[in-house]
Amino acid sequence: MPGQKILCVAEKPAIAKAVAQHLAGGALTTRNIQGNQYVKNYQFTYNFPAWGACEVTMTSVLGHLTGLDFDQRYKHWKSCPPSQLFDAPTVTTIETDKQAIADNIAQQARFSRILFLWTDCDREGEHIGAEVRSQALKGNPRIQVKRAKFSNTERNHVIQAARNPIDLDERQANAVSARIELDLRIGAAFTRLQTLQLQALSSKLENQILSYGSCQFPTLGFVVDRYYRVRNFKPEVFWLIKVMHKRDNIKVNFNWKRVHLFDRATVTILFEQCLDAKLAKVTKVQRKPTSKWRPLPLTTVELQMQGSRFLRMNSNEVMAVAEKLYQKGFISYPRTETDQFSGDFDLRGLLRRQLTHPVWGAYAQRLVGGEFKQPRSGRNNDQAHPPIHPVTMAAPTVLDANEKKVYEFVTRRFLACCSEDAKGEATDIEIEWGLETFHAHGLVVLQKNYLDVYVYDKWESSQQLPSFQLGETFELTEANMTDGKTTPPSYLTEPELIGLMDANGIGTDATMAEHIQKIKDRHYVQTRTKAASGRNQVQEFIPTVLGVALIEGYDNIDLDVSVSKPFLRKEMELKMKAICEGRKTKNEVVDESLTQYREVFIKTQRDIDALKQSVTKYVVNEGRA
DNA sequence: GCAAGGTC
Repeated sequence: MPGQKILCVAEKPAIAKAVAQHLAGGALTTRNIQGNQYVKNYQFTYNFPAWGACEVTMTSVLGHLTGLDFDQRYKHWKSCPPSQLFDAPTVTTIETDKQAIADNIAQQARFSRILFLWTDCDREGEHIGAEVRSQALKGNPRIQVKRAKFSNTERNHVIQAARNPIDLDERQANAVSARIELDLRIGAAFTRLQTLQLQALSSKLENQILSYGSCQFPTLGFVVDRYYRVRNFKPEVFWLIKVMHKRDNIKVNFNWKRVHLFDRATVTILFEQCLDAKLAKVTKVQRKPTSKWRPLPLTTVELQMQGSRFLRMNSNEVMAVAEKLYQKGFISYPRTETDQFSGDFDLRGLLRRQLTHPVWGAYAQRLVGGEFKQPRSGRNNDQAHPPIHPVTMAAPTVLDANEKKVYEFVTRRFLACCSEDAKGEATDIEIEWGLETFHAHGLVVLQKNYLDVYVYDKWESSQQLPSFQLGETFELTEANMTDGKTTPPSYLTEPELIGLMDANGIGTDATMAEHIQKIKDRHYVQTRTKAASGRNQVQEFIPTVLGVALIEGYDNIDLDVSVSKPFLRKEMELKMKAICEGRKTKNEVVDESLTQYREVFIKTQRDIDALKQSVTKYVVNEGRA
């Protein structure tokens, strides 16, 4: 008979269920808990090598259990000068809607000897693990705590993790609590300062919260930055040499190796030298196989970028729909940074589930029938989730219009990952005319392979090039010197914005779309549909007069680092890393960062007139940006 | 009434 009791806690119900099913091997009891419809307790017995036969309760939380806020005395906006929020006492409380879950943990812990944590193996997961631990300790101060190391919920992997418990990583948990404290203090202090000072300027701002956040401001900064580049753009005239040769009734345009130059006299001289030479000579003829690589396994950032580019939805909508598809069990967990499938992942099994799909079933059949290729591996692995993939086949009739689009994208992407690269033949011809070099490039697509299913990528054969012999000379059919103008950049599109956020570490895969939504809700930016390019309908971002005013106002304050640029956030990221690697403590990081931001805050307060002037200029007088 | 991060 099993002797000891063990309490297992996952970060979310889906993980608890999957792990319980694998460990229980069929014999498990499911119980609802009081007060929460999502969290369940699974009970079964399991023989852990470390602890012997145990009576197991497997349950979960729903992400973070607690939240940090200011002490009651500082909660009202006018209770203190905003600067005091850098030092004001804070309290960690169970979030109101999580009380039932917390009670369940404490209660289950009472009779358990061991708490075995199954939170995600990432920084936030480590912190959530620590939150669960302190809750369990309330129920049983003597409970022993371990955690499982796992990166997916495949059966063998889960069993391995159950056999090899490790310790919670305190450093990672501390790094997260540093982030939580800094975001709260800095965000609240600047938000109250801005809102209280600027609202008074105009009745138009009466009900506007003018928030500041370490992610939302850099996000706004990217939009404003591009806006300035569009607005300040001055077209420049350039000159170039264009040559064409007609052979076998095919007009071949050769491109100048220098592309174009901004000095007319120089181009004139070079062109005259060419004309003197009369004949052009073929200096390179190369035909070689080429390929277009199949895409990498799908991450969240990529889903948001490609979704906002191809699906006529914005990233926030794409994520909301992906979440729904996940909850219905059609696709895997939609928040992942991993772009590699582990070696033991049952890809063929997943492909077989698509065989009966009316649209791409036949393509899946091709893969299962022998064309299957192991997906490429990207560089990222969050050690918590596999790439996004379809889990079961969803017939088009059971999905609404947006669900259909997102499910189709996820599935086509998955099929493409398991396909062969597209194959083609590239031809490069280089000629010399006088002292100048020109080249022509041709492509023949030979096998479309993954392109047959991944309709979002375009790779098409160019015009067939006639044959040229190395060393032959010939007279060009046409040669001109011509001019052109540089074209302005366009406003930032949603996929570009997400790309910038990702590259600069602004937000996480799960929150990027929220930050974008936030700066829209705050009326800092507006979006409009970019003039249609093909069948796509991508959104472009234009800052409002308020958004420009805020960024300009801060730029006019003499700060060492700009609050609208990603540096400060990047620095925070590096400091968190330092905590994880044991080079700094949580307190050191919090103190350092608060000192730094306090200084920015004091200067902002001192030069608040610069901010007020800017906002007045743009918003109150309705001056056009 | 503030942040950003989990997840439903």
